[in-house]
Amino acid sequence: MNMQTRTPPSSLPDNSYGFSDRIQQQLDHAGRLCALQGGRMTAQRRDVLGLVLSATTPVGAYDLLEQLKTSGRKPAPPTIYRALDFLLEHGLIHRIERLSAFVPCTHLLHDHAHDHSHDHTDACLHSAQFLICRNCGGVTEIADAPRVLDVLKNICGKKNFTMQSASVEVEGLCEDCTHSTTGQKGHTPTPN
Amino acid sequence: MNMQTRTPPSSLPDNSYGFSDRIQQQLDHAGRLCALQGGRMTAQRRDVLGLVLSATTPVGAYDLLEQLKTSGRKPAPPTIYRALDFLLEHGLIHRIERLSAFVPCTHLLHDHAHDHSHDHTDACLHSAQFLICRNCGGVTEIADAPRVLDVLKNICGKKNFTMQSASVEVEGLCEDCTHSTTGQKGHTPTPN
DNA sequence: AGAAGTAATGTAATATTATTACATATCATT
DNA sequence: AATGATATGTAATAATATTACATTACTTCT
Ligand SMILES: [Zn+2]
Ligand SMILES: [Zn+2]
Ligand SMILES: [Zn+2]
Ligand SMILES: [Zn+2]
Repeated sequence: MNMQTRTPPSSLPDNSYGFSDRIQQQLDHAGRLCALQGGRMTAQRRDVLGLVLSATTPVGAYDLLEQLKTSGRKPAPPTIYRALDFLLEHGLIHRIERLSAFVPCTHLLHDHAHDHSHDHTDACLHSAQFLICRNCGGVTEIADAPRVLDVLKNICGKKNFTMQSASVEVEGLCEDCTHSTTGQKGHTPTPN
Repeated sequence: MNMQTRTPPSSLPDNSYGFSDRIQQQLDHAGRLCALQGGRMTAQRRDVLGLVLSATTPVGAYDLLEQLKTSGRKPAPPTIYRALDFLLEHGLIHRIERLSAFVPCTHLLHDHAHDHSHDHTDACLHSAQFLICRNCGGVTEIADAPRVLDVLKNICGKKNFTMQSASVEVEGLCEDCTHSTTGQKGHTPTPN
C-alpha cells in the first residue's frame, strides 16, 4: 500500500510537472548546491526552479503562479515570491531587472557532475551579466564575465565604493535574430 | 472659462515649482539639447525634469505624480509616464531598473555652457552605468564608462550580438557610507 | 485669419508586479 | 511527544505601468 499521501522528503523528489530527465538532474544538482549552503530545497522551491529551468525565455512571477495552479496546490503571490527569493539567495536563478522576470543561472544549465559550488557562488551570487534579445526573447548569461567585473571592481576601487552586487544587462539582437532578415519573431532562442 | 490663464509657450518657461537658478539653467540647456533633436520641451516635461533634477536620490513615477498635483494640474499616471518616456528618449534622464526610479543624466548636472550634444547622445542615450548606495540612496553615474562599454562591445562582437542598449547597476556603499561607522542612514548623498 | 493635420495632454479604467500581516503547517531536535 | 525554527497558506493591499479614447494645443498651409 501507499506509505503516506504527504509530499515526499526533499531527498526523494516527486515529479508533478513531468520534468525531463535533464532538468531533474539539474534540480538534483541544485538541491546539493543549496544543501551545502545550509538551505532546504523543498518540493515547492524545486517545482518553481523546475519551471524556470523548463522555460526557453525569462518567466515572470505570475506566469509561474499560473503554472503552479495546474498542480494540486493553489498558491498565492507570496508563495511564489518566497520561492524565488530563496532561489535568488542561493544563486540558482537570476532576476532580469529590465524584464521583471527570472532565468536559471547558466551554471545550472551546463551539465557538470563535478562540484564547483564555490566558483559558482563567487561568480553568480551577487552579480550577473546578460545579453537579452529583443526579437526572440532569449537571454544569455555572459560566461567571460570576469573581465566586466574586473573593470567594475577597478572603478569602484578608485571611487572608494564598496561593491555588494552588480548587474549588467545588454539589450539587442542575438546572433540568429541579427542574421535572419525574415523578421520572424519568436523563434526558439539558441540554448545557452 | 478664462482662456487667458493658459501655460506660457515653451520658449518662455514658467517656474511654478520655484526651481533654483542652477536648475533653471540646466532646464534651459536640456531644452536646447532636445530642440536639436527635434523634440519639444513643453512646460509639463520641463516641470517633470525639474523635479527629477531637484531630487537628491532617484524618484519614482508616483512620487513625481504627487509633486505635480501640488501645482494647478491634476495629472494621472499616463501624463507622468509620457513625460518620462520623452525625457528618456532624449537622454535627459535615466531609469534605474533595480529601483524603478529615475535620475537626471549626469551630463545635465555638470554645468557646461558649451554644446556637446552629440557626445552626450552617444554616451548616454542607450547606455548608462551607475553606482547605487544602499545606505543613503545616492546614485552616481559612472563617468569613465567607455572602459565598461568597450568590454561589453568586445564581448558582443565575439558573440555576434547586436548591442542596442546596455545598463550597468552596481549596488553597495558609497565612499561616505563606507567610512561612516555610525550607521547613519539618509545622510545627504555626495552630489555627482 | 481660417482650416487641416500633427503632437501633446486629459481621463477612466485596468493590468502587472510585489509586499504586509497574520494564521497554519511542517521540519529538526531534544 | 514537546519545542523552537523554518516554511507555507491566505486575504488584503501597495506600488508600478499600460490601454483606449476624448480633448486640447501647436504647426503648417492656404
Ligand atoms: Zn549565474
Ligand atoms: Zn534572438
Ligand atoms: Zn547619462
Ligand atoms: Zn551612501
